[in-house]
Amino acid sequence: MKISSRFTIAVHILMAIAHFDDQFKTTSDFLANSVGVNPVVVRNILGQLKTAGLIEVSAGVGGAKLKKKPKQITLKDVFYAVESLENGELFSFHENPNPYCPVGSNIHRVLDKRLVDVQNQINKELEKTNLHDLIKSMRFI
Amino acid sequence: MKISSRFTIAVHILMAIAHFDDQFKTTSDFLANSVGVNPVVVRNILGQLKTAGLIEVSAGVGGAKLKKKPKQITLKDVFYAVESLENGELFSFHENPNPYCPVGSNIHRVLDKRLVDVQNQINKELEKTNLHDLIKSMRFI
DNA sequence: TTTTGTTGTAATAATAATTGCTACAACAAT
DNA sequence: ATTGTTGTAGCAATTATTATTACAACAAAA
Repeated sequence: MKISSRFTIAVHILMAIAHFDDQFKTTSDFLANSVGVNPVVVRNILGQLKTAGLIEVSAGVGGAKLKKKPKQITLKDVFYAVESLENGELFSFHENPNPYCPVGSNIHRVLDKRLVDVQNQINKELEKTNLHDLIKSMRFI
Repeated sequence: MKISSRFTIAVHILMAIAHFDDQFKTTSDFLANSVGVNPVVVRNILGQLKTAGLIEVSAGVGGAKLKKKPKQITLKDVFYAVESLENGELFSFHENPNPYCPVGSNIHRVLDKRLVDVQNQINKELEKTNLHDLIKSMRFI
């Protein structure tokens, strides 16, 4: 199944905060208007980004600010902030392989390692890009 | 969201066909018993693997056989056979970024490339492992 | 030709995740 | 006190997952 758009929305939100923070108060309404989704969706994602320590949100007064420099925030940080994976594992595994079958008794040991390798590779690739890179490659016409 | 267990089930099925094919008729019931899921789930996945050209299934008579050598079937082949991704894209993208916002008008161009890079890296890693490798690392006690 | 075992597929159901939305209490500044 | 905002609960529509029953279509063997 596809990876939810919460990820790209979260990246968009962080870019918008980084870009507009000094000019505007980046409220959930303001961000929702930029992203094109409901303000409540933005507030929920802001909550996840806050939990992950990437931003701070001013309750009552409004607005969000980065808690780290754009260079210190990678796509990996964003991905795991919003993608709620139990145990952090990206792949689901069928739970009842037959232990009395030679394949069933081996499948977990044999396959788990490969899945971990794949996920490590994903992490490595996601870490290559940070918020600073993304903002730098924006074009203004 | 997590990647569905159809993937690991499909790998299990292919390993079981490769391992048992010369001894037993690998019917959906037989395979379902090894995997630990309902035979209909197996039949549906067999259908996807057949569509992808990885196996052939004998309607009526029963049983499945590999259409390629285990060395020619990689985890990437299996992944894309069973994971139904529209356009083959793993990441969802929010659909209505505001074109009148500097971030909204840039987000797609800036982020798409990175997501493609990540998916290419996943593909590369999945291609490293083939069915032959997996069967070779099975242990019989 | 009938029987048998199997595939392919439709249909249903339970569960869970996604996304959009309304509503409102809690909060902080003016 | 008023105002604007966050945080969160709750609801709804949609979609995917997984398990299951049921049965027509099929092919081989009796």
